[in-house]
Amino acid sequence: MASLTDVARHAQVSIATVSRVINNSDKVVPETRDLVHKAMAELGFKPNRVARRLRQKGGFRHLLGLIIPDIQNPFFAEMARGVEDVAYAHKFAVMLCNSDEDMKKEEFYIDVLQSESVDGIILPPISERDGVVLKLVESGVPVVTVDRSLAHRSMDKVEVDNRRGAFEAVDHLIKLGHRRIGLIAGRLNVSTSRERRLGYDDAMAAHKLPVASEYIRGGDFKQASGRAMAEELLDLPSPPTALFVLNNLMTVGALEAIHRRKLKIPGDIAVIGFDDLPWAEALDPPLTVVRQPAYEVGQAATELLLKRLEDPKRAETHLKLLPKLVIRNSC
Amino acid sequence: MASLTDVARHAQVSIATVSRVINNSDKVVPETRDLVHKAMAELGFKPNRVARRLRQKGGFRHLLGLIIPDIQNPFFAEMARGVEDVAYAHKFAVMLCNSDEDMKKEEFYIDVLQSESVDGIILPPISERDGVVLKLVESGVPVVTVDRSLAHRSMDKVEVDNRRGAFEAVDHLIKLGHRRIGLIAGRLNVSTSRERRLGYDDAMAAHKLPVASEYIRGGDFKQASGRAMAEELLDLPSPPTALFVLNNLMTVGALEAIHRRKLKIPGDIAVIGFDDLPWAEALDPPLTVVRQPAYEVGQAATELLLKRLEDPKRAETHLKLLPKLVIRNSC
DNA sequence: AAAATCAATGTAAACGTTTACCTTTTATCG
DNA sequence: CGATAAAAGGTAAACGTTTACATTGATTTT
Repeated sequence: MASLTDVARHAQVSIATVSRVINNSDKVVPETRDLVHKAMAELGFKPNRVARRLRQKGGFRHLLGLIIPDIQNPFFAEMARGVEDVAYAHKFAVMLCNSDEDMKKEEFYIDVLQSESVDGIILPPISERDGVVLKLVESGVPVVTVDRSLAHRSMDKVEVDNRRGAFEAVDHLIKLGHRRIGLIAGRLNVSTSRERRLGYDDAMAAHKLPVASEYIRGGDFKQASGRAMAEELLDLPSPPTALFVLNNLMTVGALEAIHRRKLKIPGDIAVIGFDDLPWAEALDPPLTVVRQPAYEVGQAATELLLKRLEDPKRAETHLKLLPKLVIRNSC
Repeated sequence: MASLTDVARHAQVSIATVSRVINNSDKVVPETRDLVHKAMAELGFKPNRVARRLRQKGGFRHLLGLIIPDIQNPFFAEMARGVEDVAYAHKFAVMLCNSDEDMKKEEFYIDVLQSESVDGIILPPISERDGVVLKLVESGVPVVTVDRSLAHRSMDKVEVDNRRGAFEAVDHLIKLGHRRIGLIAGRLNVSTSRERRLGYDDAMAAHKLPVASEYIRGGDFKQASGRAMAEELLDLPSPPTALFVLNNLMTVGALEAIHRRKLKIPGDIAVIGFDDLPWAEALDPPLTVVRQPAYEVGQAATELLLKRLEDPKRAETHLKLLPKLVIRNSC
């Protein structure tokens, strides 16, 4: 692969001039510029990003890091697309890593990204007091948290109004006449889970209904746990008439449990899921969900990160995007 | 961030020694090794991957490139996990890029990956005679194609036996008594589409049934086209009694069209989709599909690539994995 | 017309590693 | 005991860029 030096030799100029042409600095006369361009074309020259990143101190490295729990989760996949599209539009590349909610993996990837000297990192912390992420932030690398946030730390972040989203879902169920509403929650050390739980409580309180703890189960965000929790709830002597499931994968699990028992939705049991699914419309019946603007979260986070790179001193921005109750036919 | 030089100074040895410790070369006596380790720990030293990649000619750069059409497609998401898991197990990082089936984007990302000097690249070519990929292969970068393949080019590749998969699906439908079987295909310039189409023909021929071209539609793999094609087929004067849809996203589209018309599955119309979906079981009725071993494809491709890196001269390997007809209740 | 300024380009150092080669020390052998 | 080999560590060049600084020649100023 042709290097700067080759191009310089071929065009009979110095490497500095070639470099200036590449970075289209103004200080080069049109004729030389054309000469260099011709030489680059003839040799098929592509600037080496590695060497460039190594040398360049100021300026952009044109590389972003994105660490998510699992790319197979449609919510994160959609978010990742938001990130990638904005990055691509600015000619940034993205290194995407899956942490599997595993701190060891998260740490490995944070190390990698740092030593790849990415311009900045976007991630949802594994927990509210995720030490690895905290250390990362302290080290000065620009970080934007998405979806979840870090406790006691002011920084750029993009969240969704989880409490409000959950409130609307449960409020909707109550207005439809449901009183026994099962809640399948996620891990409680992540901020989103707790906020959604609060939204549930809010709605119950608003309608002066008691919160019965036997209707509340804690899962781990995975499909299998959604199914298991749903089964526990349906086995109750006086089972809930509606289920509110706090993420997409667990919703799929709950649906499996319901179909297994040949229960009719919404006749026998109503269901609302948190997170929209690309196939929610294709389900029978189409599923009512709290839709999070995942794509927009990714977009906004990337824009925030890019702005921070341009101006490291700018004030920290907290964005809270609104989820939307998408009413279909499962309630 | 502490550098090799800092560590060397701190441990009172030369940078060469530190480098040797890092790469645990044998030529360093235990005491010095410990000294260096201590210094590294004290300074929190992390080797800089960028500098390392720049310098190192032989040996591994520990970075792989993966270009897929769309991470939101569950098939590719699953494949990506296969790639990532194997890469992670070997301490390789993966740069993931979405091409959106757009040659311009594909080219941009290939440039990026090359100039990041990745060890190798895994990708499904956008078409059988994808010039950009062809040029990449010619340039000597190790490439493994997955899912789709390149015409007239012998190279490491991992495919799925599409023809066989399609055959089994259609054969199943025919044995169930269906005669008018609608086919919703993808772009015909990709190998998988054409092979699946051949499988359809095979099955019809095996049962001595004529292939009626009005039952065959070509889409573009996207959800919207699946829906549109399904609508066209259902509008036919003598509509098909079964639909075979050649990828997951189009299947979701077709399902939407069917529900829109309030048709019953499988009573009014039977459906088989190519590609399994994480939620296929949660559909009502659960969807019968041809399951592609996507995760295994990703795994195998990565292993192949890693082997190629270890031995650039080894014979090219063509892997053809078997899909599986997963019979649920939609036929 | 000499001096000062400016625009265009060149020179060389730096970024953080790896590695070929050289030096020093220590062990081995006849 | 001197010669030799092996082991451990050091020196410096290289990887492909960017960039501070130096150089050159032309133009303007006095």
